[in-house]
Amino acid sequence: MTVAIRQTSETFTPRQQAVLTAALDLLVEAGDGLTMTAVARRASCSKETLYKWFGDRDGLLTATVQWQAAKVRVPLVDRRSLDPDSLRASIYQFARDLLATISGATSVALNRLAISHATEDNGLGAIVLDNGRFTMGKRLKPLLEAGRDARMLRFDNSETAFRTFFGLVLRDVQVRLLLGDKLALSLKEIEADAERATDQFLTLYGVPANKPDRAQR
Amino acid sequence: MTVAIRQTSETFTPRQQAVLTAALDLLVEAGDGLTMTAVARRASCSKETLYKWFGDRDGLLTATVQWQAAKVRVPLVDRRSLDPDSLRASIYQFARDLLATISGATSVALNRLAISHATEDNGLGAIVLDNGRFTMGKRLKPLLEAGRDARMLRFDNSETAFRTFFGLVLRDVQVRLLLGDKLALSLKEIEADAERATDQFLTLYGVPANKPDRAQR
DNA sequence: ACCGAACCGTACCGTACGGTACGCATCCGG
DNA sequence: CCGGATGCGTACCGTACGGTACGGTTCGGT
Repeated sequence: MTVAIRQTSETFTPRQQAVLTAALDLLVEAGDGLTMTAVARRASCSKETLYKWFGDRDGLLTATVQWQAAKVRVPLVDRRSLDPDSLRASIYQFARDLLATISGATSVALNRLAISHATEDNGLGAIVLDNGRFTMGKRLKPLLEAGRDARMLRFDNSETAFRTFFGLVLRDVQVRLLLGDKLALSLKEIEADAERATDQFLTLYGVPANKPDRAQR
Repeated sequence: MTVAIRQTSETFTPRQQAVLTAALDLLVEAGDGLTMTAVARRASCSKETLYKWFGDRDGLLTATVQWQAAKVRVPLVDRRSLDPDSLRASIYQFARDLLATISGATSVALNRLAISHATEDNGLGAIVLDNGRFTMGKRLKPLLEAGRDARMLRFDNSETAFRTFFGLVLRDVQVRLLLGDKLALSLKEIEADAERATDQFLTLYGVPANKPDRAQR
């Protein structure tokens, strides 16, 4: 009965990572069917080991979520060489990656899990929020602010601007997927959506450049 | 998205509605604590009655969701007298009601429930989607199309336009609430958000009127 | 060669909860 | 006044699953 819940950037042994991978796979395949016995069998380990390593079921879930969250690659943007085209390209790329990530099976499964276990308090929801939504915001904001400094974007509050960006990119996609709607976005559709969202965002927040017509419907 | 939903607009006796109310209250207070025994106790009825009326647990949940969904008042808009101001007012009102509904405790609890029980297939997610997201779309589209016919809006596809509207209004609010983020939108904030979303939507889809400057940040 | 740690597999326990059975009270038509 | 129906309360059953215990095996260190 060790009470050792360490939160920050936990480092897992390869074997432990294999277990977490098994848990994650199981979670994606059958969300609610994630039972300790199932994980143990899938990972070819004993339940006792699971409890030894992760404390209890919640610890295992937390570790799984944290571990996966750490793997999410949020696009870093370098803010040198910032001209209107590169700004647009960076925003577009960010939108594309964001949409691809969120619409992925792993993200959906993870968010379902966190939402299921969200009766106020609770760490899972907070972890997912921190590593998903809020990390995204932290990553994009510097770009937005660089764009503002360069007089290519106009907004008062980068947080607000990001939230609008978030809405323009994801729209109803995330909640529909969470609710079981089969959407199956192809890469083409994702790219088209990202393009549209980028255009719309620049229409709302961009400073009209020399070439005036960027109006987008 | 459809697949006919059985028992449309089922009619419940007052006693049954009382039971459903109890179930809903219980769901809002303690989402995962919704047990048949708890519902029976809260509603002062016997479990046997629950099973007799609703078949099984899933039937009770389905009935609860359907019943609540039927109560959602989606703003109807009358499309006579459509001038730019009334169009804006109608859109604004719709945005306000949408945001208020979605950010309400009942909606959050219901969506959590449906998402929890969403391993593909499953009726709950479909019911919530149909009565939430899709009904909203069906209600707003006529207004949008009326606006287009009156040359005050411009878009190719009303579905796409609505999805953007949806994103602009809700942004990250719904998913944050679902994940347990305490957001507690005040009426003031809701109205301000609805205003902002309306402005942004009209910036993107509105036909520039005589007074040209509607730019909004 | 030996020892202990780590860990696998499996059997086991306790509990929570979905679902069922039954006894009793109330109400209503004849 | 009576018999059936409806429904409340409670006790009960079966199962699934979280958590624990234990014997057997592998392996690294000495």
